[in-house]
Amino acid sequence: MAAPKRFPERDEIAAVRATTESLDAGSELDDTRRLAGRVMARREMGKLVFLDLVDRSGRIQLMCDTGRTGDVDVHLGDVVGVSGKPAKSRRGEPSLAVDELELLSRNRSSLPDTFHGLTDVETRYRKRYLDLLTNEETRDVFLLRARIVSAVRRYLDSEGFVEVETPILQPRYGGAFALPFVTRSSELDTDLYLRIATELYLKRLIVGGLERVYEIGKDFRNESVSYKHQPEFTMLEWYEAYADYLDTMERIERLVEQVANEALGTTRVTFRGNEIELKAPWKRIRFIDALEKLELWTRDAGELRAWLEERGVDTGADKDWPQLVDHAFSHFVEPTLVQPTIVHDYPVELSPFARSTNDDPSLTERFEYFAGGMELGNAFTEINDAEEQRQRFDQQSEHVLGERGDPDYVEALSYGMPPTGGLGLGIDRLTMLLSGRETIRDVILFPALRQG
RNA sequence: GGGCCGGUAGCUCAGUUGGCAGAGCAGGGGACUUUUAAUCCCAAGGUCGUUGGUUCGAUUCCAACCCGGCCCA
Repeated sequence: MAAPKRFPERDEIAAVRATTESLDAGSELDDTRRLAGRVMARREMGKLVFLDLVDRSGRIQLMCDTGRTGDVDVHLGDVVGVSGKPAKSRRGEPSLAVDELELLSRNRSSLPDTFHGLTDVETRYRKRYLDLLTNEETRDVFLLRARIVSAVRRYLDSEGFVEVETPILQPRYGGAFALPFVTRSSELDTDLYLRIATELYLKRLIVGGLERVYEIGKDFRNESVSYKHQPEFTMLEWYEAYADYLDTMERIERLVEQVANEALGTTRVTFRGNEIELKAPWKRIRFIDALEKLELWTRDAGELRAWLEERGVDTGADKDWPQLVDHAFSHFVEPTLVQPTIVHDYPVELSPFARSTNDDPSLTERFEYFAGGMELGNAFTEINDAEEQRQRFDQQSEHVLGERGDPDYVEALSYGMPPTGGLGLGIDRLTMLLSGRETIRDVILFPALRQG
């Protein structure tokens, strides 16, 4: 007979488990409940069979008296639906005393070791379903990630932001420095790039009068893979008309604090062995001061290169001052930013989309924010003057990965964009921080790997 | 891209100073009505990452390559 196609009126295992709390060992409630899930352990005692049933909410023991249920033709890994009475075994284990057991789906493969779980890192990534099946911690991480993303949306929605979707396939890539993936549209007969950022499209929407917009989506960067980099990753970007980078600093502090509280129930997390307090306000430091403290601030490329080499840094790949100063910052400052820290007022050379500060045209109203020694995101008071934006594109370092400007974007700005504060937040890295997972591959369901 | 480490049964792992490849769990058969990684008995399960080389003989030694991890760039 074919297996049932549905199993209605199902309770969650955690809820049924809770109803057994007050029971004495060896007793049983007169209340029929229905559960479904996967059988993750089987202990057979002749005519009495114990199964462990797992669903998304938890685990419970099934007591199958074959006098009540008939033969228990169930293998490890089978998906079953049962009805029975909440009970406690003689040893006091919360259980369901099963009256009826239905096989919903047969497991035809051997389950990974249910005691150790699946531990082989490569297999965990390649066959994530087995990782989820056997490792409760893995399920917890991805359920947490889902709560994080929905808490981010809830915050922005409640603040009047509009969620939008902009192109992933773009005729020009921009909004960041990165090597893109290239693809081709046969119908349009044109090369297209997978976006490296949503920035330039979202700001067109600010020009269009949407005032507060955000997008949560995948960006693609054809670059190195590491514990904090994946070629495909999830980014939040928001743009807020009539706000500047100071407003944006306050907003990101509030967002992270609120998301942590809603998704995790606390703002204290442990990451790479450090206790981190995410509650607002965060530490703030100027970019220059951060480097000056380490005696690494200079505008002279030769001098900076010499200082870095003295400290054992290989600057061979750094072709000009912007690359050197970026190297200095990411090598010596970033790893020390364990508690949440806003670093602000970046040199104009590193910041093609940020407006200058009022008192120093060589600096911009830009900040990056860090926690756990890791950059979480980047934000600025957006350039809203078309002519200024055109000049910035022209001044951009010739060594930077990225296109030389975007005339269509400049044209959009020429129609006038309100003063705007914009921000990007790496959702994967935020999830790493809140889950305590130390590698980005552990918070991405199917991380990119070579073909096996 | 460089350095180090790893890849043996479906899973978790052992092992071979070069001589027919091992365990536990899972899967198959059987016993058992209160188990908790249940227990017990029986049978089965392998391209030892791949390709070459050395050797009478290679999973083991050597080389190249593939895949992964950690560190560095």
